[in-house]
Amino acid sequence: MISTPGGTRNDDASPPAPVRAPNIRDVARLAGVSHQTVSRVLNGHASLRETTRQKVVDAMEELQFRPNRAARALVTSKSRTIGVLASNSSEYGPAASLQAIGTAARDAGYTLDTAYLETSDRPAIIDALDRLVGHAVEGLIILAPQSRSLDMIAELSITLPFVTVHSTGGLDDHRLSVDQTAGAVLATRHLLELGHRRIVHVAGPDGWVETAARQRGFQEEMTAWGVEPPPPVHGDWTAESGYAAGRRILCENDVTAVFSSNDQMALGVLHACRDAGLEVPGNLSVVGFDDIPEAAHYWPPLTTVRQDFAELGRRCVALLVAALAGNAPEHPHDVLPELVVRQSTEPPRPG
Amino acid sequence: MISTPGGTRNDDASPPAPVRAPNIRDVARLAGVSHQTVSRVLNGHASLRETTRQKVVDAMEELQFRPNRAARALVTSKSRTIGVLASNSSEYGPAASLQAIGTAARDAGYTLDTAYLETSDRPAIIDALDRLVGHAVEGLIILAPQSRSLDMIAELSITLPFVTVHSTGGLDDHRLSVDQTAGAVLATRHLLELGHRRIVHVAGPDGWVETAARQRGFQEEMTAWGVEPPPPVHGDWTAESGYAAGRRILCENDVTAVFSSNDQMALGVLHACRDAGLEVPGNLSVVGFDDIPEAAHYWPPLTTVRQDFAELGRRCVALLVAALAGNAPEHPHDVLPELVVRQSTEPPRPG
DNA sequence: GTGGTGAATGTGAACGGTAACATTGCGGCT
DNA sequence: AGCCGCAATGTTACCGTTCACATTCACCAC
Repeated sequence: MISTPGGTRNDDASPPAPVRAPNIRDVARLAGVSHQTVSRVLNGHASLRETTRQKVVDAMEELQFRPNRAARALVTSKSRTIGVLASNSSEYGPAASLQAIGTAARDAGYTLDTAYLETSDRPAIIDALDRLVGHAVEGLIILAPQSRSLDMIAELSITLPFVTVHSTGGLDDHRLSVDQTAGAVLATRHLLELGHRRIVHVAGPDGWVETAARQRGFQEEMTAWGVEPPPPVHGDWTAESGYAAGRRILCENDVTAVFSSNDQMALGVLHACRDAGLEVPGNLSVVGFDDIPEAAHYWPPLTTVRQDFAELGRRCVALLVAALAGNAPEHPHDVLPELVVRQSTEPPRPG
Repeated sequence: MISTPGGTRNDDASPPAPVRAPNIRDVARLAGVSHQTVSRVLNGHASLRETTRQKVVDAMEELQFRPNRAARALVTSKSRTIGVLASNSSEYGPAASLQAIGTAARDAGYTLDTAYLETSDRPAIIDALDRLVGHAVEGLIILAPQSRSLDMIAELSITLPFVTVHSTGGLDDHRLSVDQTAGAVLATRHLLELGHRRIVHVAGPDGWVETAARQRGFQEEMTAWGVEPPPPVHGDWTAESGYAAGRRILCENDVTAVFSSNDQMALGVLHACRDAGLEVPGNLSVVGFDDIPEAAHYWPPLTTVRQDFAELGRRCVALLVAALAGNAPEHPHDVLPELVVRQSTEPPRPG
């Protein structure tokens, strides 16, 4: 005896139903088509009768169907994910870039997988990169500006396309940035043009790409004007370290201007000046870097170099996405920094 | 004629080999076990002879095997991902929390999927939540402090476990925060104890949970001291808006103190004072909120209320992970804010 | 020895999509 | 009429992992 297919049906009193999310076959059944047709609708295939497409769309709507990313990722072996190696600072700049990257990535149909670097030592970087690779990201954006990160990428022989937000001014396909060196030149030239010669540079910590680039810009421009650049005083980007640097600098009483590698440290320098009873810009001119939103409200409002962090983030994504799509990466031109003159600089007092 | 199975072998000159990443069957073959045994090693199954385990581990090592997340997610229908709804501000607070969340999530074996809210209107929130749900996140952390976000969650009938970083002071299982109201009370009381009575509150924008909570704390404490609280002046968290608020406030010349809902706006108020030729704290006392790292270097160093953003982020993750593991969420106790007295406050001048 | 027990391991079938190839139907050309 | 070609759709296999269940084996009690 041959039983009819699908014998028992348990129409009523069915067991508690495991409530599975609908898949393309459920949609197909409801729409009266094959699951492949549903897949074609999903992927915008060309050869589809409009009536069919509509039936499928309606069925999707009715079932509240959502395609399963994991299944798609499994079969295509594409994660549609971009990995970001981020430094663990809560500074304005990185935060602004990160956010812009997140938004741009989303608009391009990518998801971000962000690894925050707790420390910037070797194992931490390796660990973070390893995790990102393990998550099968399709490309990398290096927001962590430690020069080491780049070395690690090379060392781990990571073959993924990647973009770094920071550059030394020399561009290659992988690097994109506000030209930090040019920005530093701008700031330094501004002070030189005002007549300052005894200028000290408060630099960021060693090992950061920005630190090196801005330092170089300072030194180059000083040298170009025939002024011997004094050794930089290093901080760690915080206002606190800028304050410490300021105290140290003010001991040498012939300094007339300071170029700080970021705005927060400049704020610390301003603070140190007040402690020492010095006026800015009367006794000392100060230039910052970044133009964070607060800089205009410091006392005095800070002359600084503006960076467009958001634009930078967006460009990174554009560059990487182009690379992922196999497009020849159009050689990115730098985002240009801009000097914003406020009230913390003026010509040095005679004498 | 029946050919022998696997006839042609193309030993040499084989086609370019699609270089597939090794999977558990490759590992199994090399280790001389079944793929299931490899899976068991991967998942730390108990019944495994140590020698077998070692063989498998060696094989994994040799092949540089990495388990495929998508395949695992597909079959387990667990993404091991936490969704974060973040506001699009580059402020210190959210950035610090976000980073702590990212680190804590990683330590707990979860990945973050962050949706940055470009605007805080309805469609944007719905869109962001929709995307996170579509990405099959297992739980949500709401870093976007708009009250609306919570309404949207309810409205979309999202059944995912979620935690919000912001609270109105009243705790439920979902909310965790520095007690903003208590912080505002602290700040207000400090001014009242110094003898101030004409105190204006510079509040954040409407629709933010923090705005409401801090405003309430201010009003409650003022009322408790028998002082009628004047209507708040609203800003948008930026120093610029604090500056505008300051100018407006200083028109009413009998105000002796300002409590600003965050440090950046307080900075703007300080700026407005200088423009008006007023001294802080001589003519006006100013209290901020957050204690961002720069606050100690403002002029004058700002009295403010400290929030531990990182701790907050960590707790969020702990709470959510516990919920995901099915553990009874231990009722979170609030992170307590702390008054940091610096030099921007003093008793009002007599008269 | 026979059967039971549990540890250690293997087998086959999912999971939800996409790719490759097969099939159908229809209009135009010869 | 017969055939071709293409648009529209269907069929089947496969991606890499886990799950449920089956099998093997050693050991022990009877």
